[in-house]
This record gives sequence, structure tokens and C-alpha cells, in this order.
Amino acid sequence: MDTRKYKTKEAVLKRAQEAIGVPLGSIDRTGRLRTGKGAIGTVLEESWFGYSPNSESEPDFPDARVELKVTPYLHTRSGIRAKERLVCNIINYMTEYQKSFETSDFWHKCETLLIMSYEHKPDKPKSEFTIDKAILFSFPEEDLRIIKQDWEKIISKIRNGEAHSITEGDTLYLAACTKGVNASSVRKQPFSSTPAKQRAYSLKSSYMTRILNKYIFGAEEDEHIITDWRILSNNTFEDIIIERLSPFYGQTVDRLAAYFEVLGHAKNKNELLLSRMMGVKGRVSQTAEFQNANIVPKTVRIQKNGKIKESMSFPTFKFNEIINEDWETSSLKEMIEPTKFMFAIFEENVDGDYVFKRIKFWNMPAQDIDEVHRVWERTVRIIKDGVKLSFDGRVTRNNLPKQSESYVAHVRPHARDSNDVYPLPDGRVMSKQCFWLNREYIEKIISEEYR
DNA sequence: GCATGATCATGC
DNA sequence: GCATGATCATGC
Repeated sequence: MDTRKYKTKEAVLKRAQEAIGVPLGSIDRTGRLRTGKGAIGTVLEESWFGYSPNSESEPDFPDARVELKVTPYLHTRSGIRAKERLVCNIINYMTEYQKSFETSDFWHKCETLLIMSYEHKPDKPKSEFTIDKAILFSFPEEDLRIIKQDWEKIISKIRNGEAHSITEGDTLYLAACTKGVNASSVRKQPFSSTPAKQRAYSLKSSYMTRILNKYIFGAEEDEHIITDWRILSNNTFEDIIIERLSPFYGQTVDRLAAYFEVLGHAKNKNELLLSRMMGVKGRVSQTAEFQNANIVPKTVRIQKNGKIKESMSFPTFKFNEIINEDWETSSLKEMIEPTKFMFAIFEENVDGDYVFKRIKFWNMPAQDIDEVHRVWERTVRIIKDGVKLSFDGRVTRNNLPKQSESYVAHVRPHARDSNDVYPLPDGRVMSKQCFWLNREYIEKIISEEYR
């Protein structure tokens, strides 16, 4: 048996749907399920469709031109969420730059996807998992516009000899994620002698969440910022947003609040103003584009003296969890690398009023992600070795990485008070901590020349 | 009850 | 003046 058995998309889909509800343990005929990563996909390829896994550039079902993807989702309190990004083919830096999107390896393989999804439950054995849904997926035109821009962005870095500085945050829906045994898996690039990390095309997990909700589970769609996607043929998404907001540059917060009738001193006042300026009814962060692309709006306030008051925090981490993580799959890396930030910059004027200056889209450059990696490694090392704690009668000091030790990030408490603690591996407790981006680092990003 | 963004207090 | 630890305010 081989994949030539399935000549049409319909035949592939029909066979896939027959797998719905069948426990994977009873599908598996080769004992693959007990192996590690990618086991579930391999079981369906081998034992259900009857072909050997291949890493060729052809789609899995060449006659039907369909690529099989088996992907996990999670049921969370806030709904269905993709458990991970969807990884496609490895990017061949040496050849891909010569192609167009239409002739690219990505499009050749992934134009039509057969998505089979299962719910991942941490406490359940894989043999009891079942495929819950199976659909044929073609990218809708509105998404394809953005995906093409993403592809161009990746390719332009290759053409500029910057394949080593590609990161997932560069792009919106289609990203280049690291793929390989470890971070030292590198390959040649055509226009630079610097080796670049091996990367694969992938659909960001934020975008996968949207596919799951809208196309697989039929949930209602979030509000769109761009209602006519045709404008994306001549403008990038970021340019369109900047164009919409620039008429408001130079206005004070008070004037904007009066103009849009945003009352009171709500903590989220600035986000409300952003929504109004963009012409969005709900919250910017909840729009389809921001959700899909994992764009996080952040307000930055620059004081009269040109400084920013505070560093930027990430969620607290549990000491007993972080010591069991690998950097490549760590929650910190997952929070930083695929994320794009939209900084809304407010500057204090001579009267002490804050003026909306501009916005800036930013994602952390590869080099700085490596620096965060170093801070993370040190943090894990210190926690494993046993944190040194000393109480001076007022505050408890620790020896986690300080702001002075890195130009990018540090570790600092983020708790309700000093009794708000998590256990340490050795049984002691310490106030909840999190990673912070240094105040000065944020200042540098904001002050950099902008487009 | 907790996460998150914002801000404060102290001492070098 | 600023780094570091502590704490507050708000919203879900």
C-alpha cells in the first residue's frame, strides 16, 4: 500500500474521517506510539494510511496534492487553543530564495492541508487519544495575503545574507521556527559565511488556534481590523496600522479621551484609546489579526527626562517547573520569540501631559534572544544549585541575575507581597519571581531610528 | 484568588 | 539616580 492509493482530495478526506473516534492504541500496528516526538503523526501515516513517513518535498499524497498534518489542541478555560505551532518543511536557504511564493517549497507542499486534530490531555496515555476532527484546509485569501508577505520577509533575510538573524517574531502567521536536534543544528546560507540555524516553515500556534476555532470547531470569528483584505496587496499589515494611527500622533491623552469620549481613569484607558483610533469596536488585542499573529500591544510612557520609569515584566515562573525545562521549548522562549510587540509610545510634554507620539512594531532580534537564553540558563543553574537568600531585617535578597548582569533581561520578584511565594526545589520558599526586560533596553528599542 | 501592569521605599 | 525588592490597583 502506498499513498498513490488516494487519487483525490475527497478520497483522502474520507479515509481520514473514518479515523474519528478510534483510539490511537488500536490504530497503531508498529508500536510507534511509544516513541517520542511526532509519534502520533507517524502512526496515522503508517498504520492508518499505510505509507512510510517521508521527508521529501512532495506532499504526503502527491496525486491528491494533500499534506497530512496531525495536530494537538487543548481545552482551556478560555476555549480551544492549539498546543503548538504546526511545523512544515525545512527551509533550504540555498535554493528557496530563487523562487517565488507560488513556486516555493512551502507552497508546493502545503497548499492544501489535511488537518487531523486531537485533544491533548496530559494525564491520559497516548493510546487513548482519538482524532476528533479531520478537514481539508486551504488558506483563505485574506490570510494568504499576510502569509505571502511573511514568506517574502523570510526570503529577503536570506537574500540579504541574514538567515542567521531570522526569528519567528519577524513574521505574522507563517514563521520560520528552529528545527533540529538542538540549537547547534546549522546549515549554510547563500549570501553570508555565517552558518544559520536550521529552520522550518511553520504556522504560528496563535494562527493555528484561529484555524482550530474558526475552521474546525466553527466558532464565531473575532473582529477584523482590516475589513477589505485587498489593501494588503500594496501595503504591509504594519504599514496599514501605522497609517491609521498617524493622524493622531501629537495629541495629548486628554484630548484623545475627550474626542473619543473615553471617560475615567481606567487602567486600560490607553488600550481603549488605541482601539478607538484604529476604528475597532472591541479591544485591539482581541482582534483577529492581533490574535492570529500574536501581536501584543504595550503602552510605553517616556518621562520629560527621556527615561522610561519601569522595566517590562513577563508572567511569574514556578521554580520547580523551570528547572525541568529545555530552553528550546521553555515557556520564556515561547513567550518571546514568536511574539511581536506593538509599542504605543506616549511622551510627557513640558506641561506634564502625555502625548501620543507614535507606534512601533518590534520583535526581539535573534542576537538578543541568545542573550535572554544566557540569563535563563544562569537562572536555572542558580535555582538548581540552591538560591542564596539573605534577610537584612527588611527585605530578602537573592542571587538571581540582576539588571547589571545583562543588557537585555533580569530576574526580579513579582508578587502580591513578601508572603506570596513559590516552593524552591530544596523545600524552602521564595517570593514569586519573573523575567523582566531591562528598562534601559526598552529605552534603546524605542529610541532606535524608526521607519 | 490570582495575574498583570503600575508604582513605591530604601539604601547604595 | 537607580537597582532591587515590595506592594498596590484593577479586572477577570
